[in-house]
Amino acid sequence: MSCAEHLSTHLRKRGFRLTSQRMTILHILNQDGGHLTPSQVYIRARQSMPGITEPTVYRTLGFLADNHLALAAHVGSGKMVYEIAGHDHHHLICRTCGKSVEMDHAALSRAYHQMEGATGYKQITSHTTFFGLCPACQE
Amino acid sequence: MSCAEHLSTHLRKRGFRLTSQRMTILHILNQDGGHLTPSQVYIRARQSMPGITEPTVYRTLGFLADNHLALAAHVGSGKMVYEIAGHDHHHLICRTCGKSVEMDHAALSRAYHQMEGATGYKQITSHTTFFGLCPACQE
DNA sequence: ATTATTATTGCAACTTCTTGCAATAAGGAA
DNA sequence: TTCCTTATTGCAAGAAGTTGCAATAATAAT
Repeated sequence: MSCAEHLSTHLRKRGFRLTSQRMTILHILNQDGGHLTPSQVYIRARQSMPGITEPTVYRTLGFLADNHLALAAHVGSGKMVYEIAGHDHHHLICRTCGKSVEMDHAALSRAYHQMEGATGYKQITSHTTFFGLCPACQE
Repeated sequence: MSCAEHLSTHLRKRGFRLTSQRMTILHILNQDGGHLTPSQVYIRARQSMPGITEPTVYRTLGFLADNHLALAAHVGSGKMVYEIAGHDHHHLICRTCGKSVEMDHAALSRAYHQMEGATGYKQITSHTTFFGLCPACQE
């Protein structure tokens, strides 16, 4: 199923609309695969869509995140970053050098279930960012 | 040990200085106990120290967090919040209604140790914010 | 196709947060 | 105490992100 079909099927059903801005931004996240800040997305989006504005980029990224098509995270730079939704994972970032590693959600699923049991909350979001000291910075 | 003594002992040793701005802001966090945004801190700080500026509040909060005298967190409002450092805990916030609960770090320490073992990272920071659906919003 | 509905966009103004740099003041030495 | 060093502050400008509202355009209905 292509991006467009995926958006079409899932969003129209809920009264949302499939706009070219949303397609463009989702495509950008898809192409890149990694973390992008809103302004990075804005710069790339302008290339294929010169009239797009920054507020639209911010709102669209928020929209995609709300609808689980993108993941939002704070990675310690002070800026929000977004990436395409795909495999469930978390980030562990070194608070000294900034080096980051991914952890598969499966490795933490037990802890998440435990949290759900203890609190009554459900569907605790994966893609959490943790901060620690990487092996190199532990000197 | 009082606030001032604690700052004195730990900060001066590292070449940092004990300024009235830092005292004032730490005192505000201490008084409140809960989460405060930088602008809330700024408003309160001006009452006892009219000349203080916003950049100083932002920098001081960052400084206190770096030195483990305060905890910083993103709680989903888009704004950063700070609270006095004390007991190790995490926040679990409902992504629908915003209601939040605290979880003691002890309850998750096994998961944290597991992460440290799997990744080689150490001292993974407590005070992580998780998002889920609270019992009332699961309808 | 055409029209009606309303979600979404663009614009402009605004709030939040950051950064460079000169002035200030905390802490150590004389 | 007085002077020296330099961490920290205040100022001003700028970057990042948000919000209200009228105009636009994606769907659904005709």
